Amino acid sequence: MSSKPLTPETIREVALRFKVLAEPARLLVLNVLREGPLNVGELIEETGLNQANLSKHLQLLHAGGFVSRQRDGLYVVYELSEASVFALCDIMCGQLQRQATAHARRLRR
Amino acid sequence: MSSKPLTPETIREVALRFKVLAEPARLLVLNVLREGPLNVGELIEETGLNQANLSKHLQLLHAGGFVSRQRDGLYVVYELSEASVFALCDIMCGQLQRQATAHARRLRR
DNA sequence: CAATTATATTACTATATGGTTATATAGCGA
DNA sequence: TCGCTATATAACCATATAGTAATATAATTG
Repeated sequence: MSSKPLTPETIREVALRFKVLAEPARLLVLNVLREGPLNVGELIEETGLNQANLSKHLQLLHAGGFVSRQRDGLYVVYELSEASVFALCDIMCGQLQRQATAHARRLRR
Repeated sequence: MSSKPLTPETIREVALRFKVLAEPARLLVLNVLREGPLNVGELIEETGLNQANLSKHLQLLHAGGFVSRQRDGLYVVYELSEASVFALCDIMCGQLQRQATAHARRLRR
């Protein structure tokens, strides 16, 4: 379905969105948030990223609309706002798998 | 479905694949190839990219398994090998649209 | 208000990468 | 073999960005 015309402007925006996902640290954050909302301190524990670095990644994820944020007293709680990210990752993993098996098949010959 | 464990290694590989798509020039190439296979000269015309630059992008797309390549005499013909890229783009565009409408709604209030 | 805690931001460094020009390689025909 | 054309690669520069340490801001409590 869909397949909009893909103007240069749209292409640029889509590329920007892919860029947000093109970083292991950010994928890790999204993956951790899959279990449920977490505040920054909890995210530091779960991801092992340091505070400043994590904060920067969170700003990017938030700017891209991938997570939403809500202050709760001293804490800021982040939550997935785009479950569709995991559809994307699943497709990517599917590609990886197909290529891996294709590669294996190639070797087997 | 699926939702494999997402090891750090998998996360890194998925990020790498997203990185290939995180570039307007490469999305443009893929979009042009959607119409059918083209050789490099034709891709230069269609995309407006210069020869060396396009060639580098093509190497990345090929390394990522997004396109396949076949020599035909003097020419090298590139072809989409992963139609699933457009499922990805469609999801991204869907996100863009949802965010745009959400933004519009927010303004309207 | 002062002290404390949680988060965001700034400033900086190091690295990666896109674009360009020049050069190299590959395949074709004479 | 020698040109000629198509494509790939190398070398370079400029820019973007991830990581880090230090600092700033925000909210809470006393």
